[in-house]
Amino acid sequence: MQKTREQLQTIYDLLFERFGPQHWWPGQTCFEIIVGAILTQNTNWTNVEKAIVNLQQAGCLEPDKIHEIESAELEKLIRPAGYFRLKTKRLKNFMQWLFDNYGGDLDVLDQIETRRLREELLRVSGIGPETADSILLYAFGRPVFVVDAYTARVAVRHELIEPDIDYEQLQYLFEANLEPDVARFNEFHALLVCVGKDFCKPKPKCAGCPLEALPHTIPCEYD
DNA sequence: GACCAGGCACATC
DNA sequence: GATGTGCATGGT
Repeated sequence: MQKTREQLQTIYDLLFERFGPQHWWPGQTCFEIIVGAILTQNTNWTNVEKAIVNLQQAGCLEPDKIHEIESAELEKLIRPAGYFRLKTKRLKNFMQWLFDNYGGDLDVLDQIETRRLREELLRVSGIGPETADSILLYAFGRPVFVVDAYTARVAVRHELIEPDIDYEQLQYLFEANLEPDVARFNEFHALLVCVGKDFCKPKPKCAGCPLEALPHTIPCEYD
């Protein structure tokens, strides 16, 4: 266990040294972060940004606007983010839940205890573990570690976990070995996305990777 | 043209 | 319970 803590610390230090502070989440308001978390599912962030700009320009970046807008209109606005029919349903599902239970007021959500809020978010169709945890950490500042495909790749490649681990186990690896520090969780996840974008892809590119010197088992096609 | 992107729900075995 | 598939745009 002590070794795992040291490995995580080393990974964090190397990534921070290379990439610096990431200032996540790239969104202005709590609501914008929630919308972004849904729109970025399996989607490049640059595409999400286009959709968010469309929503801003249409004056739709507020819960009641998304709740009331026609689905066909919402589809047009978020089209650049891909899966636009699916994500329109997911945004509508979230708003339905928010208005049915909390009067559309995000400040009320902020009063809910973290574990219960997570369970409630997961009951909304279209919000899975990663989206729920992104909302908890980045929109509501709760000490929840967000894991994603990049996190899994880095952890597997550097022998922290077995390949067939599930989401909750991977999350536990980080939460059990790090202090529950919101700022640190924020930065660590963002840094893992950084190294994932540049190096820890399905076809890994390890040459020049800040983690290249650490033990890793997966062969790198471009080395 | 192929591959990839900050998942998730649902069908099928 | 594990595995496969649909969802869609845009950048490299």
